[in-house]
Amino acid sequence: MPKYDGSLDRVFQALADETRREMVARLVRGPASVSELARPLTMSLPAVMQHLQVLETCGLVRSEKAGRVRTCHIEPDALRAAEGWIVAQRTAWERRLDRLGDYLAEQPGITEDTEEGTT
Amino acid sequence: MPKYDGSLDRVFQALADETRREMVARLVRGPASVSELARPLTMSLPAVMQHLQVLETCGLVRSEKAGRVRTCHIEPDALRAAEGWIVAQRTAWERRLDRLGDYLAEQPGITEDTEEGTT
DNA sequence: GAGTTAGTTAAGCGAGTACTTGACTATTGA
DNA sequence: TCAATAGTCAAGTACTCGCTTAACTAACTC
Repeated sequence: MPKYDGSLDRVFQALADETRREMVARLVRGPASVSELARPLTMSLPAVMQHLQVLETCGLVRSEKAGRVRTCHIEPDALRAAEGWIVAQRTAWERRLDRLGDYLAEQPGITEDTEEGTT
Repeated sequence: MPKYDGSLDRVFQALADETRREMVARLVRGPASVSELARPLTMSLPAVMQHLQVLETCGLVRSEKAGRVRTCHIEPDALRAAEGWIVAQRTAWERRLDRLGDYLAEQPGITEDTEEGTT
């Protein structure tokens, strides 16, 4: 049982929190310890730890402990997975728009978004 | 630091649910009525309505009612906002990797990921 | 070896989610 | 006009989230 999960559910859920987005925005500029991550945040250390745990569980962040300090890095693959899903949807939508445009161009006098509707 | 407004919270939160992702994946291929959206799903209609409401609140979906049927469309801007945030992070990370690569190339004999650490 | 620093664990709490069922309102078509 | 269709509203429930405080452990520092 690996600690990360990588499911899109969890990745998006992780990104749905401003604090956690700030944490990844910080880690994207380089590794940081837990207290470095906590410093700009207005909450208790245990709260930060919990956010960190969410980020680790979904695979966005990895960390290891050396001595008494735990150093955290981002793990860009999880980010790419989320990006990939969104891009797939957006491009599907754009392709459809193109097809619709082509179709309308062939139909003189039509301006409205006349839709099909799959039933 | 919170450069992007709070609606990113809502968009990511909306995408953090498989059912809702299926709904946007369906709408990306063209408009659909509420019951069309509900048909492949294994839950009650009111539940689907609640998901739809989440999608509308965060701006991912728009809908209007004609007669007794409500037709839903995706609204790609919200999708692009989420994509934009992720892309910004990923590219920041890649830029940093490049700089690190350049730096290491100038330091003969270094192979390890020797980090700074913003203490 | 005493105190400080860095992190961890556990319990608890209020708010929010993801559903459900049941009752109800329009619209449409025979 | 009446029944079926399409959607809506309200309330209830079980579960999860984001946070807190308090108590604790494991390095380092002096």
